[in-house]
Amino acid sequence: MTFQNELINWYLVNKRDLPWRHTNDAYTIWLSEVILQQTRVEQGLPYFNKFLENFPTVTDFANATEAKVLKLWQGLGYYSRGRNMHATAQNVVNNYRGIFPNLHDELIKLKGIGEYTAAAISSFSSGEARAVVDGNVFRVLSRYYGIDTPINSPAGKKEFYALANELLYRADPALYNQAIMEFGAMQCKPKSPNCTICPLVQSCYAFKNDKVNVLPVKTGKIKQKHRYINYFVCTENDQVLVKERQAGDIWQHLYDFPSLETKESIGINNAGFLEQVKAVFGEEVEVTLISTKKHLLTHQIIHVQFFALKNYIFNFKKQKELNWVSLNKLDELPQPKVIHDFIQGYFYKNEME
DNA sequence: AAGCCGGGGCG
DNA sequence: CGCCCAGGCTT
Repeated sequence: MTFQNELINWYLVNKRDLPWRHTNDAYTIWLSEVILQQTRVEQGLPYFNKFLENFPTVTDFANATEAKVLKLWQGLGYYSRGRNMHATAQNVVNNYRGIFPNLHDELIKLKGIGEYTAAAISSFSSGEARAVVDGNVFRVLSRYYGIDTPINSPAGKKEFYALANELLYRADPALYNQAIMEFGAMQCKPKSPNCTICPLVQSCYAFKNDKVNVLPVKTGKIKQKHRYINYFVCTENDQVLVKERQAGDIWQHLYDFPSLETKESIGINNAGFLEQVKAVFGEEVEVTLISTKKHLLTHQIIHVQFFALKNYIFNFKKQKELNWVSLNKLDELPQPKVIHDFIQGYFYKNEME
């Protein structure tokens, strides 16, 4: 039996029942595909349901505020996906009569849709013959055919795309694309795949040559940078001072608090730090540490400290991104997870118990 | 070509 | 702790 038929047969027996597999609506598939970028199915599934419920059509999506979109996206990470989706929804309403494109060459023009997502939406929605190449496909092809070209190099991308399109089962591209991705996710897993029950084991290069654990090859390693962000929680009656994060850094357009970033770990008894705090909040300011947290991102290790302030003064006019928000509206704002967790524990502790 | 962008799960 | 996840955008 062919490689393609083995995969499809395996898929028909072992596939999970996932909601986006019951439709060929391009908008719905777009929702699922963008949510699932760099995201596990189990993590993305509740977000897919939430978005479809809040935005049944692309017009509903386009008419929402960006803050609403980011609030629904909160906790999922890579927030530019949400902002790009919002822009694309408005683009589709304005320039495509609200009809979501389902052909590769149109899809690839849209913000937030790259080669993978254009192939996925077009094949699943219109049946167009475009091979998907995601992390699963890289892994399956690399192991089965023994390809050690780094998957994160341009040469690797080219090579794997060429092979994937050559292998594409043209009688049913959508079925084959689903099959190879599901096979990668469930059977040919990154860690400890169960090769003894694999239908392709007899012809698998990696298994034959004991290279399952070294394929696929990926070059370079991510350098993580340490950052030390000190947040100041200013409250006034039932109001709290929040800050909208701007472009050029993490968590763009999400909300946190006014802060001072330092080069290294400091405490409030650090003279230089206290000096900086007084420069911003006045000589009379009283600072007390509330809590500390280490927050991990792909490229950054963020050491976060939360401080409560009393007797502070502040020049608001210099900081247009700052706003007072009442506590009962605070949870409507999109927040990074580390901020959301802090707020839940600090302001809404009683409601949690 | 390399860097940047989150958060979670698993060995 | 390191790696990976239905990647894409910017420089």
